[in-house]
Amino acid sequence: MKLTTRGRYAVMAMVDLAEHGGEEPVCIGDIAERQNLSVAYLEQLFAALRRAELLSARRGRCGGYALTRPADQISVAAVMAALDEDMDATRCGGQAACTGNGERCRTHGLWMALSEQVQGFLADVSLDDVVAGRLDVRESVVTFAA
Amino acid sequence: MKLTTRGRYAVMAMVDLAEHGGEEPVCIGDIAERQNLSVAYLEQLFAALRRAELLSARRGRCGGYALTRPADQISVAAVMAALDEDMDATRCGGQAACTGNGERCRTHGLWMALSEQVQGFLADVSLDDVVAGRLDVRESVVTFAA
DNA sequence: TATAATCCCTAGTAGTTCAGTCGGAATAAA
DNA sequence: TTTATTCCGACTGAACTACTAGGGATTATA
Repeated sequence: MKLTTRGRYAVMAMVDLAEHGGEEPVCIGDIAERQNLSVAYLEQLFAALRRAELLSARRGRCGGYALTRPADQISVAAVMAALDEDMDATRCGGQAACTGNGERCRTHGLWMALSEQVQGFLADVSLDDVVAGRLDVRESVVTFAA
Repeated sequence: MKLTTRGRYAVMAMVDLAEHGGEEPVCIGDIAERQNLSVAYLEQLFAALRRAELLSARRGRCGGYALTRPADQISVAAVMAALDEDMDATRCGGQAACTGNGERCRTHGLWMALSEQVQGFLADVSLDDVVAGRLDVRESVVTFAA
């Protein structure tokens, strides 16, 4: 179970933008330099973020990117989703029969629950939270059905 | 962010063993057939589980595998860990400076928190829980530092 | 003792994905 | 017109995944 650089870099860049961006758009080169990332690679990620309407771009000289919403209204989950970096833990994608004989496998519920856990966590964290470092304390409660 | 079949299959097989195993060891062929998996592939996964001392094996005819502990004392997290399927979300592995200039990147805390979230969740679920299907209700609470 | 059923180990491999690079076109400010 | 930028598609080496193949080693049973 692992995170790819796509998701990681995208969040890094979006957080950078939340921190350094303002009225004027910020060009990709600045972000790449600050975050120590490849410009060309970041471009690809930004294309996806723009398609998801998390970023707006201005072309030409003095162009750049800006967040389409305030940083406290963009969740990390939204960024990840824009890159197809969602957590699909199940083999069947959530619906179909895993075993091939029409039944759900025993572990189906487990993976679904895990996906939701991750999704829920990331949905609760905004870019602004990351900028402000509001993630030191965290508690998770798992309850079981009776 | 995705789960590989290694982890998924291993948990499936361990759950199968928790369900169908008893005093006598269960041979890999039976498990593979029930779970619709390749015998040779499962063998590899079981080797790792045995190294992690989650499984004991009896060789020779009438041999097979058995859990080393009761199913309610083996967590899903332990199974995943045995396959090196742990969630490492950070680039640096948790310690070093991410940015290359001696500082921690802004997102460091986020990924660490995510890892812990996943780890904590899986550590709280035992094989027995999965067998019994005790995963229908689940709640996650995220709290932020002040 | 022979045999069959099992675990055990190593090596290989086709296909996919990752993490980029490269080259150039479109756009807009100076 | 020059220059700084976004935009776009194609390509690529390296790694990884999900297996398969082939052969031991071990042990109950006939």
